[in-house]
Amino acid sequence: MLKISELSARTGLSTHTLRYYEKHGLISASERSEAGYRYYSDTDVRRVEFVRTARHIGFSLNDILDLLSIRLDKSRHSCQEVTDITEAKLAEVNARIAELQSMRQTLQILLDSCCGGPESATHCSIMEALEAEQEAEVEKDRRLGSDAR
Amino acid sequence: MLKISELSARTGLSTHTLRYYEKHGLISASERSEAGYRYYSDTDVRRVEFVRTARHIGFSLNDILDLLSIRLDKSRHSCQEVTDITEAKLAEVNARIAELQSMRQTLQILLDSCCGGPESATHCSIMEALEAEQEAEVEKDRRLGSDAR
DNA sequence: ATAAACCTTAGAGTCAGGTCTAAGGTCAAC
DNA sequence: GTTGACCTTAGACCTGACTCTAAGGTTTAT
Ligand SMILES: [Zn+2]
Ligand SMILES: [Zn+2]
Ligand SMILES: [Zn+2]
Ligand SMILES: [Zn+2]
Repeated sequence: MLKISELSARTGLSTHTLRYYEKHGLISASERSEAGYRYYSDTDVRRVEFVRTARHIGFSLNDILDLLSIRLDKSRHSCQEVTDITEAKLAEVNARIAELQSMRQTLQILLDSCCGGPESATHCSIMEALEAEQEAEVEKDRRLGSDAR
Repeated sequence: MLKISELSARTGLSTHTLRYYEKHGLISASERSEAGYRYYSDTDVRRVEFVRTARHIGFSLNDILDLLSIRLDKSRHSCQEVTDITEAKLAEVNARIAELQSMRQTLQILLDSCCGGPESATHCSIMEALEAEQEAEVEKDRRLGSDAR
């Protein structure tokens, strides 16, 4: 049986975070001392490590709640339920990557258009692009060949 | 001179957001009626549109504060200051993309390993990977050939 | 003159995932 | 038998960018 600070040392999660996870139903300590001290069994520890691993991969705490309820009784759940959660996460990640790649493209075009030199920004094409209505997007489309889409 | 709801209609930013931007020093109305109603001049409108365009590209409100102070007196600022901000943003975006791509890779490996079928999750390799200490990462490294890095 | 549609402010709430504090109780070692 | 390290709780605070509410004041059209 580990005390919370020992579990913290072992998992790398702060005691604050462990209590936070408990409050949100992700983990628990199977025993408490008379004074209320949390004591974690091996089973508790494995659950915490499951949460930490899932969190590290990028699952949200809500995703992890779903995964944990499957974990609690695997025989009553299917592989498909697991892949559904995983695929939903992958779709989120892909959507976010696409947004960021669009941002990157725009930023790169802006950088390519600016001299970046030490002289006055009165002629700066980045500033001009930000002034102009949707100009950056238009320029981006032109460069990428929007009609090839 | 536009009233706030007219500016809202024109820019697509809510009146709440416009007031929020004002409170944070991004924009302002150059006139107020006796009762305190905001009235926006063409110059004000262009500033709001600048903010909206920069926001749309992905700059944070703090980035935009910096860009606005350059915009206010371009002759006292250089192209380099502008590219510094833009490059910093690009670096942030690239870092975030790298994180997400790592997540994507892990999720894809998990999905590849699981049958995704309707039978019991007792044998589910995704669940196993989440149970096992760092196993997913190890598997990922193996597949990608970590020694080739 | 009155109703609808607008405007004002300060301040609270939202999301996620923590992070920290205050005020106090407990336990081990010396 | 007391120091110091640990533990407990409820609840406040943080980031960022909004979003909304309450309670009231103004404008415009009829
Ligand atoms: Zn230049
Ligand atoms: Zn420039
Ligand atoms: Zn299966
Ligand atoms: Zn499976």
